[in-house]
Amino acid sequence: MLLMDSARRGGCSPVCLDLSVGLSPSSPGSGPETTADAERLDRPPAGRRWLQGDIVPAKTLEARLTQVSEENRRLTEMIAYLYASQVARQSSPDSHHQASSRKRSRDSLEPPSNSSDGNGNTKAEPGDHTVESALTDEGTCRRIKVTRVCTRIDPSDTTLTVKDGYQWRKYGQKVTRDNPSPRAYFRCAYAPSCPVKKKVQRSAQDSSVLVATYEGEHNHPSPTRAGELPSPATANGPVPCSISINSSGPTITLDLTKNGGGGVRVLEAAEAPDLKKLCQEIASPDFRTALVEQMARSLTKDPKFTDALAAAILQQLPEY
DNA sequence: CGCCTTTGACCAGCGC
DNA sequence: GCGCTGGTCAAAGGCG
Repeated sequence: MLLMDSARRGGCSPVCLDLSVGLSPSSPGSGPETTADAERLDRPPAGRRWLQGDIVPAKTLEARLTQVSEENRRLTEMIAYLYASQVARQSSPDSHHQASSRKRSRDSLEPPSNSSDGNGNTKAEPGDHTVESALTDEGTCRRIKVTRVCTRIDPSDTTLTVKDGYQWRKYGQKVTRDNPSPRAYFRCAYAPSCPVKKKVQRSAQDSSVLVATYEGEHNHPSPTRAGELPSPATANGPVPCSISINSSGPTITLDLTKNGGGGVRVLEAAEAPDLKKLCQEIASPDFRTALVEQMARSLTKDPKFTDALAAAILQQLPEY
């Protein structure tokens, strides 16, 4: 499912791709080679339909997974197209100005090396990765990494919290003009030594999507981050995977640890120099295998999963 | 008692 | 200059 973030604010429109279905370790040479093959394998034994209680042949499931993988490939190409369009828009002086004029203007009042709010919380971090550049009063270009991440949450969950492995301290909340949901402002709990800030707000279009905007980079390791993979005991929900695009390129964030409370921990945020490379990484066998293994662990923890899967497959079968 | 969240006030930039 | 808006501050209250 392709989920378009409504983040027209800031002139950046991240694209979120929920890869919770469709990625399969379908190795070349195994399984059906064509969609027609897949459709043949979808069919039940002659003269009868699959019933919900039937054990669906593995080849049928594999065929379906291969088919969905093909759909994912097409979606990936679509993202590449959208990203190219986004880059073209951002290269336009007007759009870029509109996207960051306010921030740039405010930042321009701050010294390039150290701008303190009184608590020293907003020190610039020299050498930060380029994402959003801010002109200083000296005409130099300060670079602040800005990453936007979309996360699916329970719509009934009113807490604007994104569990990403870091500890945050909330310092403000504001209702913005273009979104009825309030925006929450967080600072890294390691402030003032860590300059990272985070803004969290529900998507205006889809209240089940939480948009988190990170500004800056952590200068310390995550307290819960080191080599983490979710423990199977806590990963029992759907497996969201979001790709955010900023002005320096896309960032993929795998929220593989979504728990029942709707919170997530960011497993990894890897920057890619360009989307093609990113897509290649996503398509790599190692990535897919790890992802599928993780998904399988998560999904099979849900007792309703097999029932839901059988029902979904049954729904797709042609009527005779 | 200390830490954290909440929330109204305040500040600064921008457009008219 | 004034109003609107986003971002931040800081006092007050809650909680462990």
